[in-house]
Amino acid sequence: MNLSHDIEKYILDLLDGGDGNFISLRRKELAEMFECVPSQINYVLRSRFTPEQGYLIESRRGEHGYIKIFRITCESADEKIAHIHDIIGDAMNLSEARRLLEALQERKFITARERLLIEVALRHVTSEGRYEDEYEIAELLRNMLCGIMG
Amino acid sequence: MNLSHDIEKYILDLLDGGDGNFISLRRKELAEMFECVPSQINYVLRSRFTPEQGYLIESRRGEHGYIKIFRITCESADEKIAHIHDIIGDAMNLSEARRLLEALQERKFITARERLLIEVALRHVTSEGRYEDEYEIAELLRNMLCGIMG
DNA sequence: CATGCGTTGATTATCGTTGACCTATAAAAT
DNA sequence: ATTTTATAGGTCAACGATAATCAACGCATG
Repeated sequence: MNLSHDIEKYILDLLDGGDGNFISLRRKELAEMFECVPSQINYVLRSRFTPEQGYLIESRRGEHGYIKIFRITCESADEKIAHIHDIIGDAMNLSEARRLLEALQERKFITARERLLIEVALRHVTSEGRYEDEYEIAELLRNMLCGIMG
Repeated sequence: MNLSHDIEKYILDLLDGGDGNFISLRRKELAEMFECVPSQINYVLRSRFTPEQGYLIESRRGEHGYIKIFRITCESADEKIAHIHDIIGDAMNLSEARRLLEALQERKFITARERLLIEVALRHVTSEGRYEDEYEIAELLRNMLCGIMG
């Protein structure tokens, strides 16, 4: 399809083939392999391996520099993501959000601590003079849940 | 991997092997052991044995000089919360925040999923035209981390 | 023909290493 | 008691090797 797509596929294959839940890369080497500028790798990571999509990136510069890509979500289930989108919709108020979180914890999809983290984040974006924006609540909730439930 | 990494491992082994929560060393001896410049030791301490990574350094110059490295142990929830307050302070930028989360996961204060949830929340409050507010980042981090430690 | 994704490269920032120079402490000399 | 000396650790800047950022440009798609 295009370069970014190929690099994405290559990284996904590495993740699937590896024995752990992360891989380690040299940005420079990968760029040489795909005959592109190194910053192209950053673009792929920024657009396709975000926390919202279930990935965490760690990197170091200098000699022996590296980029590590962690896959947090075990099963890559598009249906699950679609399901979360369905449940949340594009707007949700705080009470609805809290009920959803309670239900998710009840069904063991999230832990008590994870539920607490999400509630704190929701409280943060709806406090301090900010009005309760049901679209923002839905977006944040979707991003957080999709990230860990994939 | 590299020299700094080897020195780090050596110090960690000493800490694990010792009977207390600290060790004492001579900078010069360690430098001789690793055949490097003494200031290399300072670099390792500055980059890998910081409070956010769970360590405190105490040293003395002159004859009978030494460097002591203390491992911060947070037994109770209250200690954890106080410690987190200390290392976050009242302002933090995004890179610092991410480094902190990496360290906290390494120290088993949070899980990978929890780290991801926090990263998503941080991205949310710093995106979409919002400027990066270091006070808001610190506040959100404190609220989320203290929330689940309590 | 505008919008947004993808591509590129110039510039900036960070990591690990090294060494020159600075400061503090204890013991010895006076 | 004060000064001197030896001995320890601290700070900082420079360097080479990476990686990150940012803005301009290309190109396809609606």
